[in-house]
Amino acid sequence: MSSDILAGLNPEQHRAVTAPEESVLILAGAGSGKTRVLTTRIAWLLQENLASTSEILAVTFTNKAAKEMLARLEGMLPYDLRRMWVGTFHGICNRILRIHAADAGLPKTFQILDSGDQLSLVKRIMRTADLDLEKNDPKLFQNFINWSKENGLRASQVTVKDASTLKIDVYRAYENECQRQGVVDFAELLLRCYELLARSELVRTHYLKRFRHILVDEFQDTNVLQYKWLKLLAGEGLGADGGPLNAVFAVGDDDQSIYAFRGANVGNMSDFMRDLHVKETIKLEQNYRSTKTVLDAANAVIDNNNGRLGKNLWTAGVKGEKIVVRELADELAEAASVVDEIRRAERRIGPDAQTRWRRFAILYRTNAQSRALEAEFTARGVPYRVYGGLRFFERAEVKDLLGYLRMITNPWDDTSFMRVVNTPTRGIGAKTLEMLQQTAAQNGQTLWATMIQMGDALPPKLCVFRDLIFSLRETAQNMKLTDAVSHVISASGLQAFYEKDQKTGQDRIANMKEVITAVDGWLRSEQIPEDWLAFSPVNDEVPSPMEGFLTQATLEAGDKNEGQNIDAVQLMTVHSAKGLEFPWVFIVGAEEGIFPHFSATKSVSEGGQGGLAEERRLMYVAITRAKERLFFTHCRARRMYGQSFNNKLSSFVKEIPDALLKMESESDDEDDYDDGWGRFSRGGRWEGASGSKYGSSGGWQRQSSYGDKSEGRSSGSGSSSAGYGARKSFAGAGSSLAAAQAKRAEADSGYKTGDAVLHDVFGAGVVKHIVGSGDTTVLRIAFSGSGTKDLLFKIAKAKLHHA
DNA sequence: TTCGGGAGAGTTTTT
DNA sequence: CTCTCCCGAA
Repeated sequence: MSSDILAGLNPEQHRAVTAPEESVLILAGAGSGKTRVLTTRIAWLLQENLASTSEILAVTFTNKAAKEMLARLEGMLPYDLRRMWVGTFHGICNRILRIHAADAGLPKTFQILDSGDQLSLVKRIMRTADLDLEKNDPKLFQNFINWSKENGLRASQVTVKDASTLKIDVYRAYENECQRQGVVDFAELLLRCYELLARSELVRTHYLKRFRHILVDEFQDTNVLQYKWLKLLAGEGLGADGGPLNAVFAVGDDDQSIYAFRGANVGNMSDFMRDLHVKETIKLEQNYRSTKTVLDAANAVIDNNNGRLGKNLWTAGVKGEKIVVRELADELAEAASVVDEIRRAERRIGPDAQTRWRRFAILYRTNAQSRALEAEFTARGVPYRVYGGLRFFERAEVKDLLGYLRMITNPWDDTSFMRVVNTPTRGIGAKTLEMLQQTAAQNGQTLWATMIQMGDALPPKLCVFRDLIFSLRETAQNMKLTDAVSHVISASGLQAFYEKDQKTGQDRIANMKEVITAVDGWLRSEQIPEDWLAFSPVNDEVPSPMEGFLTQATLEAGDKNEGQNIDAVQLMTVHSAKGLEFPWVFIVGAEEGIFPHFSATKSVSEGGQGGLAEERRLMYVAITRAKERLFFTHCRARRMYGQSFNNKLSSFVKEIPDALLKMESESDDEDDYDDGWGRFSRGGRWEGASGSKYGSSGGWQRQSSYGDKSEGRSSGSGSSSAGYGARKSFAGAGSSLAAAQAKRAEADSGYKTGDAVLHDVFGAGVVKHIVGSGDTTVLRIAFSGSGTKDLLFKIAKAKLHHA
């Protein structure tokens, strides 16, 4: 019976999965089957009847990880898993707080502030207190508040030693204000839940009895508060021999701790062993992902860190090819060389439809580095996808809509009030609002409450707003939620407001409509936990779908994984690459000052443990993403912030044994290769197929500016930002051929070099170059007002006209 | 209310 | 170099 789920596990994995029902620490190296062990452990507990589904709590950091775990379990077991709690720390805490809102001192309609909302609230409080926001950076105050909460400290508990009295005062005012408005920030979810469990024996006992098995993923990323919360749920000291009552199965890798900068405390791993009486730690050291060469490199680098728990990855796999370290002239040549390498490899591998481009990943230390790469990918017609950026529920128009929905649920939420009171514009200016805010501050009331109390004294324009909210509330109450949202989109005036916007209006309205789809999805999946019914038998106490949806929108903020399946080269920061793997990995900017980042190398006092060790772990994460091939690139000169830097090769690369490396610099690069797209020459310069079109003189890539992103990328409602550059279809070199191709491109587009044009967005301009053909024609246009841009004709044509 | 200029900053990121 | 933020003018 259990044999099938245990089949194929190596001895250590088997030992971890079938460990006794006590607290264990699993040290799981990169690519050692961590997620598999975690899910199989749960499956095993259920199959062996050691636990029922309701006795299991599985905690992760990201929604993605939670979803993956649940999906895998559903594939493994024929059980109904609805009684099992699988979620993020924040999601689980939210769930508990919703069930016990009254006990936790929260209104049942409490709303969650995201980081942006939190910052605006902090700013508003600081302005009310007449603080100079120039001298006092609100972001620092926000960080201080979050730092305090993540360390379990209320304003009353922070000592002057930790912060200025000013900061503590603002923190206190912020606490009061959140309480008055019935809103909580992310850190508050955890702190409030922790305090609830600590204070209320009734609540604590319920969950202590319930969750006999707690499983934690990425344990090395837990902060102080999360760890305290876990210990409380584990029933630290309540079990036999002073051990915990419940069993905590913690999986982590100290070498992959890369979030100390946001409060993660690796020390939790050793504290855990002591506090929860862990008898043994199980190390998963067999790597199933990378070649021996890649693994040896990773081990060599991480070996330079002190105070590791100790672990050495090994593989039974092949040795694999050497790691290429390539020196380039500058970041443009770097981008060109990467794209070039990818094109050649892609050609060798052949057009395997599914993973033709997806097998390649480019990892960088900072987001700014994606620029040159994106320009090159666009110009070369290679499909790519950049991770990161705005998520769906963070878009302005979506937040506007959510603001109205939140006003319906909880009108005392000042942040939402301020967001929508004059969006769309209804003539409520700064002066009116200042008056309202002042009155509110004097009376210690929320804006909404103040407005209601003012009655006839309320300025007429605010009356309009007040009545609008009242009417929306009333109408929404008698409607299905999806209809209510639809109604709000039009009745709020948002639709009309955005319809006036020529450029982005239609996209924005489409995004708002997409919210209706999201609500529909939510209604289908929503379920009320049985704990809710146990504690709140009164029907009235059950959460409204609206609250549930708004909560989910804030906690999940939209799926960044959307579009993950498109076949495109993946561009992302090393941080976002954690947990992923790719056949081919390029680590660009392997330079001293970039990776390791200069800010990590300077001060040791700031990060506590010294920033360099974390940078090294970051490099360890980067290297271990590669399955087959790994490339480092570095530049002799790199332009950043408008200056040129001459960085040395990253010291981390120097920590890799020479035997594993193949060093290449452009002067070594004897045999030029030409794939028909141009060549990578001794000079390190990219020389275009024609020798002039994309030559170093043209600066084709350099000119491709930010503005063309919106043109070049699909602008769907999702958060994925896929880019398909011009896919040129011609091959071969030679200037006469190139000239012929240029002609053909001109014929395809109906424009020719020198034409004066008018673009709906960028205004007047002159066509400078045309390349490609058919769907893949790219026009370079010098706009008089917006600079020079490279536009994919297929997309730009709707907005482009002859002048 | 919106636009434009000027100043300042400029790792990494989930919830 | 570019983006963001804030302030002042139309």
